[in-house]
Amino acid sequence: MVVKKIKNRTFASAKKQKQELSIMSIEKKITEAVLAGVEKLYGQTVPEKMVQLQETRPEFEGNLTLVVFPFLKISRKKPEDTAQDLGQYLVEAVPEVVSRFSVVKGFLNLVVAPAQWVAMLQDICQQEKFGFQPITDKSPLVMIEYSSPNTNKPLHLGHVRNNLLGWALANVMEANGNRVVKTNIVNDRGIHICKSMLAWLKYGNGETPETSGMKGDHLIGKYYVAFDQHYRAEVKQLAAQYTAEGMGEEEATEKAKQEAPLIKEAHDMLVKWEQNDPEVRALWSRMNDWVYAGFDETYKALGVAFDKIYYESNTYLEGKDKVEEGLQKGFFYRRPDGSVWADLTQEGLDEKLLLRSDGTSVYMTQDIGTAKLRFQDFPIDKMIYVVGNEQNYHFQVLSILLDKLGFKWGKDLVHFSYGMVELPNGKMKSREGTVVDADDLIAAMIGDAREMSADKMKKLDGLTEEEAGEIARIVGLGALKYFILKVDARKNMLFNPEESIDFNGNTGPFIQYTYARIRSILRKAAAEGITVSGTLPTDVELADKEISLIQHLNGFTAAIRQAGMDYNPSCIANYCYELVKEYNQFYHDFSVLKEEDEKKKVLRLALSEAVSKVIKNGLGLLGIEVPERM
RNA sequence: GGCCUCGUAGCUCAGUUGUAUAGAGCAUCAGAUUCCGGUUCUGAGUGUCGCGGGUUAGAGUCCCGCCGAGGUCACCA
Repeated sequence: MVVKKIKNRTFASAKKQKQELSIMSIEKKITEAVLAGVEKLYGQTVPEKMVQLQETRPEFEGNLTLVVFPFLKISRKKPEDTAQDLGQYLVEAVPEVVSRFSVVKGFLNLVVAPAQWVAMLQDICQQEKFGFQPITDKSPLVMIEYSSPNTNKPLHLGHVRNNLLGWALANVMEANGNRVVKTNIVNDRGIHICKSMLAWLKYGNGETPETSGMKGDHLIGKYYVAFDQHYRAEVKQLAAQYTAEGMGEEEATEKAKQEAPLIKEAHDMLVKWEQNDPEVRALWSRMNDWVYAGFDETYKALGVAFDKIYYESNTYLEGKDKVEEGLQKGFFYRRPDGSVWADLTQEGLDEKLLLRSDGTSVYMTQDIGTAKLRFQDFPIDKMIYVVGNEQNYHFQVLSILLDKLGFKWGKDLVHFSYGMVELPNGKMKSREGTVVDADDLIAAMIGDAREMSADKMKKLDGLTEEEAGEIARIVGLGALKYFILKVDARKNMLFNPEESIDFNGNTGPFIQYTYARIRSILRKAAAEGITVSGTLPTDVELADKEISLIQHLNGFTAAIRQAGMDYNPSCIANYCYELVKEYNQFYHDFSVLKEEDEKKKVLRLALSEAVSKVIKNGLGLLGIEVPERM
């Protein structure tokens, strides 16, 4: 049941609110009438939940369908007769809403009066942000953490999914009337950074992004790989030595992994880092800055941004205080070796380490510290972590710990858990060189878009090289983003690098194309001096296709709400696709500019404009731009 | 082994809080439009919705069991 919220609509004038009330919602009016009808016909009041209205299937006449099965126990009649009773009642009680009805088995199909649809369209046209809930100072404050990269390698396809989902989810939450703070926690400390640093010192010969011409993040990634190669060679050699001395193979490898000089050096470096050794710290800052410059480029290309960035090098110490506090209060306990643990067996989970025996932090400690800082900085009502589903357990534990430590949003924190991106032969593995690099992927998509539309672009008069490039960027990224966002976030998804992403069918460019085509029509209409401002004519006969288009437009509100409730941006993608398909059918069957009846023409222009607006806003929620021409 | 997630057409995926004959795209074939714009539209065919029970007037959807895939259960992050 869809009920439009009209309270607190700050941007609507009083007059507009009244207008909205009058067309409030066709479904709402029918629901009320049905409730009254049931009471009058069968002498019983029923809960509103029982009134189940759905869109009528295209093969039947009508716009809305009432499911009558729930009323049978009250009416004590056959489904057909009950539907007949109710239909008759509705036509007599609210003729301005329901003009006709028909009965198919237990389904009452209702034909809504055309004037209702025109009023609805008018309403949609008047609201710049139709379907969006307003935001006020009192709106809940939602913080969304996403991206969260390590600073030892460039971003890959998995990060792309994370970033796109995080950005889209933030937009969806905003559209649902929340104040949103987008945040990023950068994992800038730890053994993995030291590995890159060490390898650069040993094999780098002072190479920099400037001297190498590489993006900073890629340069660091190169040395991370170099470390790994040298380290594995050492392990292999050392293990062979141990086995020659009579040790078992497995044991030898394990020992070699611990004893290899490189890993020992890396550990030494980490200790120095923790001790604030000036040299190590200086190198660390320098190399991290290279990485950040690289990340910024990728983020910019993806069109994502953050309001506040946290660094684990700042937060990991904060967590220790919180753990000590929990220890004082008896939530945690210390083992004889000095390590600190949380006993979660009451909650059906295991015991969890919070501080090592040497007093240093682990992952969980850092997340607690980050939470502390965040709560100091913002009065958060809800916290959403966009992190892959491999960390489900971690967040289950984190939620319990934060709750125990007194974070009011800890218990209800949302782990927006998304699935992995798989390749045709399984997961991405850096060791096998199957990692799909984010920058490469973006460049390839834009290149494809440019190639695919090269000959078509020529048809667009007066398009400069720069404009053509901008269109290719929008379309290429649109294809990539839509491809990823249209699938349910929590499912694993498949990406085949061999096959380029489609530009036809259920794709971003298909939707963008429809938008561009509508804009073209509107430009031509404007050139002819036709505008759609003012009141729409109500005495026009609407075709079925036009009605179902208006009905689809109206569904945008519900799609946004659904996406927000389920934390599921793919709702929006699917909605946009359905809307566009509906419009294309309309476009195929009816002409806008060549329509001779002026009233119909104006109405169709208004309809087209409304569709273009909803496409733009809908794709906008997904972070997808639309071109005026393509 | 414990816990979590997923299983829908050849492939990639939809399927709102249960409801009519389970849908799109890609690919294949046939047609329409050639115009407001050439990424458009229409039609054709494939389904044990993993399997088996249960609840219900009604189950792809909810419950239980099994099978299969993935994840996780580190003094890694």
